Amino acid sequence: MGDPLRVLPAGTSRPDLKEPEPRRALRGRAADCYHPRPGEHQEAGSTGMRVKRPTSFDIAELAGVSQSTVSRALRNDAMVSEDTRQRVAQAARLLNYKVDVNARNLRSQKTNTLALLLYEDPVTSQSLINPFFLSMLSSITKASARRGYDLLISFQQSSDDWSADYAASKRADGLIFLGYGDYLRYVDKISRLDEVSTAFVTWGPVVPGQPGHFIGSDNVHGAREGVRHLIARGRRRIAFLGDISEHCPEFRDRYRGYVEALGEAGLPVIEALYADAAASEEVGHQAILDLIDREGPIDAVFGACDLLAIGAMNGLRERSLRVPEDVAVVGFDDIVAAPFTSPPLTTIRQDTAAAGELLVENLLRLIEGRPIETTQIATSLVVRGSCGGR
Amino acid sequence: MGDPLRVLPAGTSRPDLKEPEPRRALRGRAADCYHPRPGEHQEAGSTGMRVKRPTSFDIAELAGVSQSTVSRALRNDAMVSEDTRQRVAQAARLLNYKVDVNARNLRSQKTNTLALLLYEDPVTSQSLINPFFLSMLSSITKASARRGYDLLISFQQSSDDWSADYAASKRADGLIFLGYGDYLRYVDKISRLDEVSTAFVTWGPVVPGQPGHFIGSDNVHGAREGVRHLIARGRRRIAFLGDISEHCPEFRDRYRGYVEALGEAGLPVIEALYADAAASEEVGHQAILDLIDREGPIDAVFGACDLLAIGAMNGLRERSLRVPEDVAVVGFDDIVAAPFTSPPLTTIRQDTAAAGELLVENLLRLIEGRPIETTQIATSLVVRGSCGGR
DNA sequence: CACTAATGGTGCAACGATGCAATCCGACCA
DNA sequence: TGGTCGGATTGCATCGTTGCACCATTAGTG
Repeated sequence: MGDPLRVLPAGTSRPDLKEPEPRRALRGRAADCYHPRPGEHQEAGSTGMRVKRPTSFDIAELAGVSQSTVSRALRNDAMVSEDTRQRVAQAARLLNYKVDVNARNLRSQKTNTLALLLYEDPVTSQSLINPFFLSMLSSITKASARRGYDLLISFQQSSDDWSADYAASKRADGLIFLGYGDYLRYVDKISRLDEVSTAFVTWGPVVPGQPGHFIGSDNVHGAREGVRHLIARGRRRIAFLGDISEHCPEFRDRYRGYVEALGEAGLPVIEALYADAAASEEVGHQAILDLIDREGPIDAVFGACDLLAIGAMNGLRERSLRVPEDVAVVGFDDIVAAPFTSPPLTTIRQDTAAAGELLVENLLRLIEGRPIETTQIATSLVVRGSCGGR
Repeated sequence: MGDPLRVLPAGTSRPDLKEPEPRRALRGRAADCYHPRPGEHQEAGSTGMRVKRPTSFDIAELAGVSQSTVSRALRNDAMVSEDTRQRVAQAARLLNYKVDVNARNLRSQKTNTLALLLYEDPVTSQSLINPFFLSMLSSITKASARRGYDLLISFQQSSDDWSADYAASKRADGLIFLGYGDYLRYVDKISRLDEVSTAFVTWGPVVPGQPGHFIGSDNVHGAREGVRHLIARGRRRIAFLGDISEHCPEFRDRYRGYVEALGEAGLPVIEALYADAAASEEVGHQAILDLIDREGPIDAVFGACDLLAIGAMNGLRERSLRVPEDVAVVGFDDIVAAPFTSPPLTTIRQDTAAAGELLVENLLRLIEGRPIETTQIATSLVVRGSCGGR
């Protein structure tokens, strides 16, 4: 292999020999890039003949540099002169070159992808009925896009068990868990995840004694503020709608806020004014009917989420109770529809944009080994018509 | 580095050296699988020391077969004896082996991933305000999961231009376009896509003269049925709410259905009863107020989507008009909230489950080069309270 | 003027699977 | 007994990048 070099006379001819196909020896295929290779299957898919995609070799050849340099130039690595970078960029544009992410991922052991795992409500088997999650989904998508990460989305059926596989098979660099529903099973999976030492974050309140990084709104504070507002407007018999079982720790925290606000004001917590209710309009509707029929008049409702509050408003209307004159209503979330109910819904707003941002930010911190700083999102009271003015 | 070999006497010791680790020569790393390699960075991420993942080599060694056989066994390829398959499966389980999808994708030139591209409303810069799309998203996710495909999701900002890159960089095998909004720009992108010969499907009515595979509901038929229903209930002055510009060909088709139904019944199409309205509750609300104030009494509203119909109902209530006694209302979509409005909304149901299924099915057909058969989803009238009973 | 240092670039070996040609091994048949 | 047939398996090249060790050139320094 060293032979030709040794045989040649010292001077002129060496550069000549190399000139015509300097890089061919490397892999012996740089040249046949624009027409399909002879032996290969020339057509694939429905579209008939498909031209071979250019690789970094082709760019290298066209730009007159080595393939490694192409790689570094396109990734804006250091150690490439501006001139070369330009030439490479232009060659890439010319051939319409796009890196093969699979090759890149394989080599770099990084996917630049996050996986969003959405838990499905085991009862309704509907996921994301709650528009709140839609907001979250949207903001998470944007947050990860902004950081140059792709987002894989997966609705987890409660039966399957492959949440960890996304990371294990190197499909994603990190995982985001999102969803109400079967919280316990979900926590169970998370703990298994931890064994695999996979980066992940979870939307929801901290579950004590569980591993993992929880990020959520300040539910206690938010609910307290909402109930305070009702009390300040003179309401005394305030119903609470929402499932506060262990399945739904967020609602549980909101109930704590409700209790605290009552306590502050020296009002009793009347057990009977609590109604267990899963997060849906329908359930809220029914729950408030039952509660009224059972317990008699109330003058306010605090819904653990907007859907429940909206359902309650519909139920109240059915009993010819006026909102807010007879019964004031406050919700939680500030879903997109909240301003458009009639009357418009007063609610505790969760800042989904900030939440998505923080989930992604913290996940990336975990991935990169940087420390996490914030884990809580502030809520804010949004006063509209349903709570009895201003 | 070669030194030790050269120093050895010729005879006995060399074969000895080779025997104990027959596969080591192949890549020289099968053995050091369970502890991190000496020179390598032993910790990554926040979790500290990370153990090297097992590869198919390790499985091969443990199962006593070749690496190729492992691959075939795990993919349930033919030509593997049941016995070997078992051994391999067990070895894989034992080492907690997971294929590296990047390696697989690179080699097989297939990603087993679909990309869902959602268009963002350029006006509100909110995506997916409409719960209808949420339903679609959910069903698409499920449909692709059912077929073993992952789903990459991306909200396309109207400014960027990289829709095609998902396929071009081999991130996804096919593309699904979904979204209202900037339909024209979107079609423009699609045509560019076609040049790249990428498999893709689009949710929406066929745009004549445009390439691509459009899949959608039978909007004309659905709307016609809805309006017929109103006419059959004695309504005559029926308003139409919805933007029928070229941006929104779906609404345009629904308007056609509206016109046809009126025509069938010998009723005039009163231009003034049409109100241009983008798909949102707020807009529907305002539009109906304007229309009533301008044109006087009407006895029915056909909303081009449920959000518009719901907005209209709220507006009517504001003017103290009763639904359905004074004004009957029919929507289009059957979003999750439709049964819970008051009164419950009569609407034309789009079968999102079937739609998601068909989008994915047809996309896979394109990818695999099989012919497409169906492209339309049937709609159905769902009668509830808002249209004046049964 | 030999000497580092810094800069820009090259060449090769991974990364971890899959596809294909080659081989091996009974069994079956003449 | 030799031939051949087909199922099961092996070996190796390959996919298109990136990381790393190394080289060449120029500038700066004692």
